[in-house]
Amino acid sequence: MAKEITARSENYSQWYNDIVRKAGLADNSPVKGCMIVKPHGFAIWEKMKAALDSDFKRTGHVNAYFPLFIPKSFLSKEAQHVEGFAKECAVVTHHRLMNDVNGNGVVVDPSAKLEEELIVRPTSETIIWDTYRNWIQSYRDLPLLINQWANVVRWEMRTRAFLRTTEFLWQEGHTAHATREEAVAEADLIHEIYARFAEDVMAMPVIKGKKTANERFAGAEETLTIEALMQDGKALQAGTSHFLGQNFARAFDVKYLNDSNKEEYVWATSWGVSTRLVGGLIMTHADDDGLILPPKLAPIQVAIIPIPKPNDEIDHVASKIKSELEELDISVVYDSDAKKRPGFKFAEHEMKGVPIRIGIGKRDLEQNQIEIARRDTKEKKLIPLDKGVGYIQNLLDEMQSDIFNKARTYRDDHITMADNMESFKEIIEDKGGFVYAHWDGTTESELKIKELTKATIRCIPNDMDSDKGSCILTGEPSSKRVLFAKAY
RNA sequence: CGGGGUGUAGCGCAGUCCGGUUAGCGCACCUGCUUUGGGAGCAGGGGGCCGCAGGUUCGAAUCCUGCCACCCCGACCA
Repeated sequence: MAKEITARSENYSQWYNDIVRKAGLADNSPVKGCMIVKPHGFAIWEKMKAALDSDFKRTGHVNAYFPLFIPKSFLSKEAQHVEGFAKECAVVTHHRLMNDVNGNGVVVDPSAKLEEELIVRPTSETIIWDTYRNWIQSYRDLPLLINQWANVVRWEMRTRAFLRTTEFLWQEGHTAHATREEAVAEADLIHEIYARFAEDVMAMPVIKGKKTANERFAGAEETLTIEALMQDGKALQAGTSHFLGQNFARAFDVKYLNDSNKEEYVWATSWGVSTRLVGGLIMTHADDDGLILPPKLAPIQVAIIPIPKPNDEIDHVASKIKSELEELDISVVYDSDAKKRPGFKFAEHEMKGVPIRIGIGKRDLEQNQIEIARRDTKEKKLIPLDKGVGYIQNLLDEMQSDIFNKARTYRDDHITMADNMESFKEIIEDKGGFVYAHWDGTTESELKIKELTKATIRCIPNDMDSDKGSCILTGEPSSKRVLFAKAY
């Protein structure tokens, strides 16, 4: 089984689904578009959560939890917000079932209709700002820096495991500040945390920038984004941080008294990353043999495999290595299942993306050595027994940066400049990837380019030098290139 | 909602055009023996409302009618 993972050139989406299934990350759920996250997939998400959560806490944020259900009327309080989400909301209309009088099983009890329908949260700004009204009275209550780990539901038309599921897990931060400057700084801070997390932990290179007005979060004044490039040449929006201005404070009437006893609206941010990152991880690193996990996110970093099967001597050596590695906070599994053959275990751990495999066999032990194989390059080395632990410790660090560098090289090789519509179109269609091009700054041009090429403006990059040119569509002057790509 | 496609065992599929014993293959599963340094071999075994409902026929997975479901490509989107 499992040998038939298809080449990704043929059909990327099929290849992706194969990896998800064969690496044991997720299953389809009986409800279309939802996803059953399997233990391995969830363990990766938990590693992500732990890393992000410690960053949030380090920067003064605390966790809380707000309700899954939002009264329908809340959604309509911020005009742009409702427009952005209304089309994809699950709505609860009743609270009771009953047996059908005609014996057709269970039906909705019409007498249990809710007076006001409830929305299953697509995001929590509304219910949180409704709450903040009561929590915030004075400048002494600010800043309020709250995050929640939660599930949300967006009834998308087309779904894809991890990348776009009907229900997904995420964290959403919602902060309130006394001044515009403070809120802007908060949005920047989180933007930076996301970018560092993506690059240092996920080994996924990203481009930081601002969204255009058209791509901005519903209700935001500014949306900051990190954009990653997947192996099929499409971009993935990996995390966004929004400066909300005073929009939600006004909509939910959240005011505070400043230190001169004057009433003012508070300034807000919101920000989130989701299980979509697991999809990004797959599409950044996986190869035809399965998942490749950066060591920092691998639930199991080292798998020890007895060859051909466990015996007293191998058990002894394995458990010694295991405990030495565990003392260094390296997670290890000794795969001592005697019913499976070594070749099967090799393939299985490779599919799951375990970074390092140790093979221990009689032949090795006679020469006082072990075989150490790395998942990313498939390279195998025989290492003296007493050097194994140190070697592995170094190798994990080396792999973390090698995996990042490989992804970055791929990304950089797929960044192209385009100076006119013709070459822009050609690059987007043939080569894919990121394309830097001039744009006149209008939503009309942005939409027209999308219509013509399917490419969207991923962001207005932060670290792009000004470079005078003219819009590839209209020829109007432009002072800076923006980042285009086809996107997930 | 438009355009294409597919429904046969847990998964992947053949068989359907041209109707004919008991519906087949690979993987997975169970039992036994032999194996074990890259997804073991052999033997035996279990598992099917052939998507659903009608119809044609001596006989339907196969032909006809209707329905349903799912997948892919668009519109939508983290």
